[in-house]
Amino acid sequence: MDAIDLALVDLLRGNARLSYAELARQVGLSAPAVHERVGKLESGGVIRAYRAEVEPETIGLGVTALIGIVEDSGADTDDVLEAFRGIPEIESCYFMAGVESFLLKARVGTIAELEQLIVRLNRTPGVASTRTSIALSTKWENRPQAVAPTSS
Amino acid sequence: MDAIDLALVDLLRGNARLSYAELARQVGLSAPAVHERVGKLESGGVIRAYRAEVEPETIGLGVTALIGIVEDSGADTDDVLEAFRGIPEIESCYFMAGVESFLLKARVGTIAELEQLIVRLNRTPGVASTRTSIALSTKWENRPQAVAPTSS
DNA sequence: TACAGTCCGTGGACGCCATCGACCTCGCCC
DNA sequence: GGGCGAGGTCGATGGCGTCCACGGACTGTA
Repeated sequence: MDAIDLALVDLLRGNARLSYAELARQVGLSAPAVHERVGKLESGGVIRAYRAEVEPETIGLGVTALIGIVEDSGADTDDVLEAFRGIPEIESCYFMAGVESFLLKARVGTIAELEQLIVRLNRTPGVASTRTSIALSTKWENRPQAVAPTSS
Repeated sequence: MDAIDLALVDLLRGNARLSYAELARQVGLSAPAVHERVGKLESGGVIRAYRAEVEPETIGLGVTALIGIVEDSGADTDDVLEAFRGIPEIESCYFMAGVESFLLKARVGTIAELEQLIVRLNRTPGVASTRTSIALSTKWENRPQAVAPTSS
C-alpha cells in the first residue's frame, strides 16, 4: 500500500470505469503493472466493489429516512441485525454508541411505504422503539475524500 | 426509462466495471445499443458517477461519526451548507426535518481528528450546536436495492 | 393507403485495450 | 558472488469500444 496504490484508489473512487491504460498513464506505470496492483487491491479487501451511483428519485426512491433503533433489554443483537439485513429498503446500517444501538439509512418511494417500513421495524423481535427522521433533501452523499498526497 | 434501462442500472449498481459487451449479453441487446442507452442514462442524470467502494479502514479512515447540526435562529442555511461543503471529512450531508437542520456523516482517521472536526463545526457561523454519535462499526453501507422486476 | 420522418435497433470495421507469457532489474539473504 | 522473489517492461493476440451505414416499426399527414 504505497503512494501509487493510494493514487489508484483515488482515481477509481473518482471514476470506477477508467481503463487500465488510462490509470497507467496517470500513475506512470505500464498497464499490466496497474492491472496487477488493482487486482491485489481487490483481493486484499481494499476495493470492495465498483458501483454506479444513481440519482435515487429517477428510479422511484424519492424518500430518504434515517432511523434510530433502541433494542429491547436482553435482545440478541445478531438476530436483530439479521432481520435488518433482510429488509432491502435499509441501504446502510451502523452499530452505534449510545441509547440507540443502530442507525439505519432507508430509502423508499413514498411516505406510505416509509410508514409500512417503520411498522415492520417496530414489530421486529428485539426492537424496543424506533425514531425516524426524514431527509428533506440530500445535499450530497458518499463524496470520496482524497487520500493520496495530491496526485501532482 | 423502460425495463431494459432499469436492468442496466441494476447491473451497473452491482458492478460498475461490466463491459458494454457483457451488459449487452445480460439484457439481450447489441453492444452499441447498450452503449447508447447507458450514455443517455449518464447525460440524463440517472447515473451520476461510477465509484470504487473502498474499505475505509484500509485507507486510514477508521472513525465514522454521524453529526446532527442545530442552526442559529436567523442563520443563512446556504452559507452553512457552503461551509460544510468545504470540509472534506463530511462525506454525506442531508437537510433534515426536525430540530437538527442537517445530519452529516463524517469520516476521520482518529478520535483526535474527530474532536478537531467537531470544534470546527461548532465554530462555523450559523451553527448553534452539534450532537455527535460515533459508529462503532459499519454493518453495511450503500447497499443497492434492486429496482428492476428481477432480471430473470 | 401511401409516404416521410423519427426512433431505436443491428452488423461490420477498425483501432485501442485487457491480458498473458517471457524476460529484465533491483534488493535481500545465504 | 549467486540465487531468489517481487515487481516492473515489452510484445503479441483476441476481444472490446466506438463509429458508421443501414433497416424495420411506429406516428402523423395527405
